[in-house]
Amino acid sequence: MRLTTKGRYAVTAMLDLALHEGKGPISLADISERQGISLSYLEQLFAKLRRNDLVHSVRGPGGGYQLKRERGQINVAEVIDAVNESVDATGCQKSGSCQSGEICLTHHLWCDLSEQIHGFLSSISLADLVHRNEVQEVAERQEQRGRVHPEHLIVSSVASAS
Amino acid sequence: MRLTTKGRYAVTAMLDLALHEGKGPISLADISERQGISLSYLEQLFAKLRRNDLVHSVRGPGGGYQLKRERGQINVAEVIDAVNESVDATGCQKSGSCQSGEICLTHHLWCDLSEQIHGFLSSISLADLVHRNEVQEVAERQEQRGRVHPEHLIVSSVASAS
DNA sequence: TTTTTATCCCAGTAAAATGGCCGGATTAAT
DNA sequence: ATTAATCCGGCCATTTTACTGGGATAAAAA
Repeated sequence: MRLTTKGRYAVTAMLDLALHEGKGPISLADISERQGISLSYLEQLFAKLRRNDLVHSVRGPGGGYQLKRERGQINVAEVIDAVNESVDATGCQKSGSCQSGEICLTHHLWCDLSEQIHGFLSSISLADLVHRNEVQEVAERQEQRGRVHPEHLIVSSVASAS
Repeated sequence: MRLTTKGRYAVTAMLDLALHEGKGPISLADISERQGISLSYLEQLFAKLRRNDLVHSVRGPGGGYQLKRERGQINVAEVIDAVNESVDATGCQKSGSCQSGEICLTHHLWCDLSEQIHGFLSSISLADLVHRNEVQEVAERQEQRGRVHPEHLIVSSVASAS
């Protein structure tokens, strides 16, 4: 089992989509800027999210991504599963052939742990996260930064002037 | 957060020690054979386990390792922590500086998850595992294999004859 | 006292995963 | 036609994983 930046990025990006639901498609460039995730890495993640029917894409100008289901119907576990190949803690994918074909000493422990983690993460939907106070606060901070400091525009005009 | 073979091996090896408690020091060679883990890899893991005061070593012939505390006083979480640098699911070690010094959108989610996992794993002691039926069954199988098939002895005598 | 059995310790390493860059193709709105 | 976006493939540096090997040290047994 691994829960690294990959899964964390995926959930963060999906939550960003959930926060901006109803505003039409959201581009990866927007998510990249707000969440500080590289654009090309986002592309890879969203390829997997799309294959797993979690998002739906619109190409061309004004395009981007939208949640395929409403945000109450998407839970954190399936987002991580989509990019990570599952939150399984066993080494044998629960097959029980951990030690040269037979079951290892700690097999059941890892099965229990997997169930525990999956139970926890699948009980939390994107809608649940959206309604959290801390998430709302961080989201507002990110919105303001986007409006008040369009630095990249200034920088690019300066750059073209020099 | 990562739970890979490393942490699984460490817990399996510690459980092996717990199962053979009271029989004097257990050598890593024995554990290696019973649990199918490479000897030199076990050495590395036990160096960390020793540094974290989980085992105590006896050098020389007849030597090996023993649990430093009784098996009811050692839980799974600290074993994994000892070899793995913690079961923390956040990317910022809970410091809250996930996104260029500030808190990221999903910070609290990963904190909650970490707490969930740690709570679960720290509630399970080696003694709890020893008393499980499935563990007892696997342990018996491993004992029998050791007694009935000393293949390595036969093979080495054949090898020296050829 | 020599040999053997074990822990110690350090260095290296192949393979995989991570996190990302780049170039170009395709689609569609302006 | 241009532009803005998704798509798609390959490439790449770095880190981690899981393991090998060599040798030093300690202590029991010969």
